[in-house]
Amino acid sequence: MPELPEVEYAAAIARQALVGRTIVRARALHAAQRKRFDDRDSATLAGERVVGVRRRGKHQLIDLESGRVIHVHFRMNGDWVVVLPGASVPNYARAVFELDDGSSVVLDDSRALSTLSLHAPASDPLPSLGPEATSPEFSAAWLQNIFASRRTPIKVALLDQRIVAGIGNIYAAEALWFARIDPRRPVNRLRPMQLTAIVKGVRSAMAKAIRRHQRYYGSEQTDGARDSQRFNVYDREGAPCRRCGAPIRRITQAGRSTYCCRSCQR
DNA sequence: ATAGGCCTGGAC
DNA sequence: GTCCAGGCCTAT
Repeated sequence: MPELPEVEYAAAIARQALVGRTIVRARALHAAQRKRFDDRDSATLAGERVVGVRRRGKHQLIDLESGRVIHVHFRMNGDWVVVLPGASVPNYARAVFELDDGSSVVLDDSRALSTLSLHAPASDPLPSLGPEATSPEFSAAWLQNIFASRRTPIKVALLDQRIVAGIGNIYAAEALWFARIDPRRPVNRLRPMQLTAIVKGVRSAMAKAIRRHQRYYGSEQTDGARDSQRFNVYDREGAPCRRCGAPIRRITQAGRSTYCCRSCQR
């Protein structure tokens, strides 16, 4: 489940399981992951201790005692599963880190689009990324600066990780619903007050998702009633807008679905 | 700006 | 079967 809130939650799980532990054996299982993380990489990880797990946008960096770094990106479906001794491995295990306490941290990804790669000390495997969507640096002033010379639709801009890091297709749509902004609006035609509303909308969407993860932390139970309220527009085509009752529409932008209310998002 | 590719599963 | 999928890269 891979936008900022989900990756944050996953990274916390990985951090708890990995930090301070020594890797006994690592291996990528699926051809798609083995392309960038081959058996030579895996072999060098035996005996390495993990000293930290960081998240930046939707990326995760696993810091090793040697200074090397494992870079992980979940793409569409990746997630971590911690497998305790004797427990069964998930169906879609694509990579496994076996640890010195007998547990394993497994990259679980049905579509196998996730990537992981090993990097030398002092190298920076991250692409160019904008400020974190949850940080104060992500502000109306920042958006005004970079939007002045562009005319891409605002929804497409929010998905550009060089502009702001961590927003994906769901929360881009949710944020613009909160902000009451039409996702097709060219960014250079947004007024300062609207930029402020967009920043607030992004923060609302992120905060709501993070609260949801906190609520579910440690419990296998899911609250069906709350789950149905999880999104205001995403995947709700035809359903009534929770603000004005008009039907939620689905449109396509940059090859991806955008959900919005054409009545109260202007 | 748009389409296609990477992968596989689920909904219809 | 067909279409769609929470991401991102490359080619046209």
